Amino acid sequence: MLDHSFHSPLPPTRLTTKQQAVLTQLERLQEAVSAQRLYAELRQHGESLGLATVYRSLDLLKLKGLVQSRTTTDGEALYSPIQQDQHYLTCLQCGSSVPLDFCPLQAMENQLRRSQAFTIYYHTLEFFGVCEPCTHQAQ
Amino acid sequence: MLDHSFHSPLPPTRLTTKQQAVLTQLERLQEAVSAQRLYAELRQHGESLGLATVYRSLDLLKLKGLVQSRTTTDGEALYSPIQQDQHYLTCLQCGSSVPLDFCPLQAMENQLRRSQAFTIYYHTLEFFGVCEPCTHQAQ
DNA sequence: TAAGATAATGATAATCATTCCCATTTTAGC
DNA sequence: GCTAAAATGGGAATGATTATCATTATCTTA
Ligand SMILES: [Mn+2]
Ligand SMILES: [Mn+2]
Ligand SMILES: [Zn+2]
Ligand SMILES: [Zn+2]
Repeated sequence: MLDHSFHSPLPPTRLTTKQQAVLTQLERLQEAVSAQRLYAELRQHGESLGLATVYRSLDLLKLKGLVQSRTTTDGEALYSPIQQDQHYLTCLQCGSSVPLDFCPLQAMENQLRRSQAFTIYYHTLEFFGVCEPCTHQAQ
Repeated sequence: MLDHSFHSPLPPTRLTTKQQAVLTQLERLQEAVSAQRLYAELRQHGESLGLATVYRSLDLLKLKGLVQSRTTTDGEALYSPIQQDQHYLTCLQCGSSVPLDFCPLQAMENQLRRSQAFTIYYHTLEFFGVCEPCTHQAQ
């Protein structure tokens, strides 16, 4: 994984309690989760905070280079700690996502990083098509 | 560009007039556009069809391997003919997207195609970070 | 070609993730 | 402690997308 700390556009102010709670819960979970689910989990863990704060915290954490997100086919954003360099094969028919066990961009990102006047935090990469089961079923 | 015709999961039935109109309008435009905008354009061009049909046609065209989509940071899907192998650098602060002039995956997709029991139609690849202007402005 | 079956369409309502608003609370600088 | 700025919560508003269902076009087959 790459070090993102050097190009953070926001001053390295300390996270608030709520913001830290959001980040910690996100790190606790293994998979990428929606803001809604994160909110539910936090409440269950006794944390007292509003849904708007979860969204605000996630946005801020993204700008700090600590969190990344991708969007599912039904328009829901899934968040994860930026360490996870994880990609998927997503079926256009049933919507299921199969995780890839490698990132085809590992080497290339650095090259791109140097060639553009743009500070890169993370990338999303996703392959779309039809999964094995969907290929065999009619319609 | 790759040939996708051989693995279409839907029978190669002829497109309806409306479906063809959606595809044609999409090919006419140079950039990726939202379903809403496509609907507006079609109406302006005298085409008579409903918004729901635009969404339905786009879904079907994706399953036929003729259309692809990516999702913007504010949750809107942008559609384009599948020929366009185009990627972006997207700013987390201002949301602007700078197009890349190459695809870092050209060679790799074929390899992946062979290694997985999954029929790949297209991929999305996007780099997120902060653009030059946003880096220099406070907050 | 006509009748019935099937698929497509349009208008509108419903969904639902996300954002907006604003009053209240917390934090930071002094 | 005092004051200004930032953060927060809850509920309303937004807006893209989807669901519903009655109507219309297309296909099948006698
Ligand atoms: Mn990667
Ligand atoms: Mn590409
Ligand atoms: Zn599938
Ligand atoms: Zn920017």
